[in-house]
Amino acid sequence: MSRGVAKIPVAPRPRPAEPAKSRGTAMRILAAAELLVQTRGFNGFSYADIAAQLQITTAALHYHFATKADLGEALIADYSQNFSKTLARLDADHTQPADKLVGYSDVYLEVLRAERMCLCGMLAAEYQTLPEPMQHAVVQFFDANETWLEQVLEQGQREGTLHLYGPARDIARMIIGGLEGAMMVARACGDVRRFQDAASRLIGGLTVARGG
Amino acid sequence: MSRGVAKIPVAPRPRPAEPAKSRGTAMRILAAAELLVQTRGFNGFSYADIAAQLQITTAALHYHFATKADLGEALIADYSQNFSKTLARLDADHTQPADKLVGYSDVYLEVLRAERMCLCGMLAAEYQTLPEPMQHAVVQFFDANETWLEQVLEQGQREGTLHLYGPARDIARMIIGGLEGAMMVARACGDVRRFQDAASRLIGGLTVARGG
DNA sequence: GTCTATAACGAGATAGAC
DNA sequence: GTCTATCTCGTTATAGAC
Repeated sequence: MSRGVAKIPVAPRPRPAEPAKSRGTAMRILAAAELLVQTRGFNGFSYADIAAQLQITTAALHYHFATKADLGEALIADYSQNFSKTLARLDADHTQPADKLVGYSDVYLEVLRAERMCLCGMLAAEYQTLPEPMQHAVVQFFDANETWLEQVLEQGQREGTLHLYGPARDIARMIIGGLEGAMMVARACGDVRRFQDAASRLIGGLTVARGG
Repeated sequence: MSRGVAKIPVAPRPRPAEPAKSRGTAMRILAAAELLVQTRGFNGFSYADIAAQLQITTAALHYHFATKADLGEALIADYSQNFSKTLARLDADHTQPADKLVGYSDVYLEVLRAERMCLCGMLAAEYQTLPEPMQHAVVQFFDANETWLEQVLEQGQREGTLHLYGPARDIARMIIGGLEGAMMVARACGDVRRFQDAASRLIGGLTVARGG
């Protein structure tokens, strides 16, 4: 980073500093739509909902995302990217696989506490009604999660800090499905504990020393 | 029950034998709608879809189920009733709690193999967009499942055939969420094994003698 | 109990002005 | 980039004939 001198206007760039308004609007749209999908599902909201919240017209929305399918693709891309960053941060913050797993589970817990579902969990339920590019991106999300979990689990097995009572891949699949499903049920029942109980069994059953 | 004599026509009843056609149509509507919810979700189909499949008009649908919300309520009632019967049959068919659990998991597996999701699992995802009576009925479904599982798990613990590494209620919650979520992910990934792997870890981890 | 016809509305999307 | 205006279509629902 440059030093603490006052910002000096740089020479005109090929791509001028992106018109703050435009790029900002696209991001605001994404944020609003993300919330809507995470709470109501992709089939549970319309451009009008976003427009109302952002105080713009639906025509403006179509300027940024020509079709709802395009918006959907952008949403998954954004969400997946953020999730990847989160996984990387978990790797950086924790050395113990058991801690990584708890951190992973806590990510879901925080989403639930924010009264949201996992974006891709919602889309998985609506899978058959989604345009093909969105379907594909949803599967990629789950694959990435499975791969990450598998590596964490195998690390714990190698180091003897996790007791895997089956193949790492199977347990990874159990954890993903378990957290996704428990979130859905917990929200419906209006009871966050329902998620926490399931999650602690899912993860705690793997730790060597304690019962979770 | 009366003995094996040929049925004798009883005196005219207040409610005459329900007009076969009518009742038959209502049932066909329920069956068609059930499939649609289990594959596309409650927000993923319209009366026109059912009408086309049953070769009747949407007006006829409204005769049997005045509003879509009414249809939705009837769907959950029907589904929950069938599920209860299934649980009762599992109790009747198996004495070993471990076998009941495998049977329970197999129910979900068969639904998935039929290329469907759990009706209430789908509705849980769409929860926030559902009319209140449907929301209430969905929660009841999960409560009933949790109660049944809890009893099975406690039975196994008493008899020493199941090893519960935590409170029965927590494990029941893990199993329900786990099966529901794994189903969703497995369908999206087009890979039934994904469900089977998760389910076998979910259930197999509890059996005392074998690893599942 | 099912039909035709239609009301009433909301959805996604586009054209063209500013 | 955002607007107004508009189009087209799908959706739930009703009225009234048969």
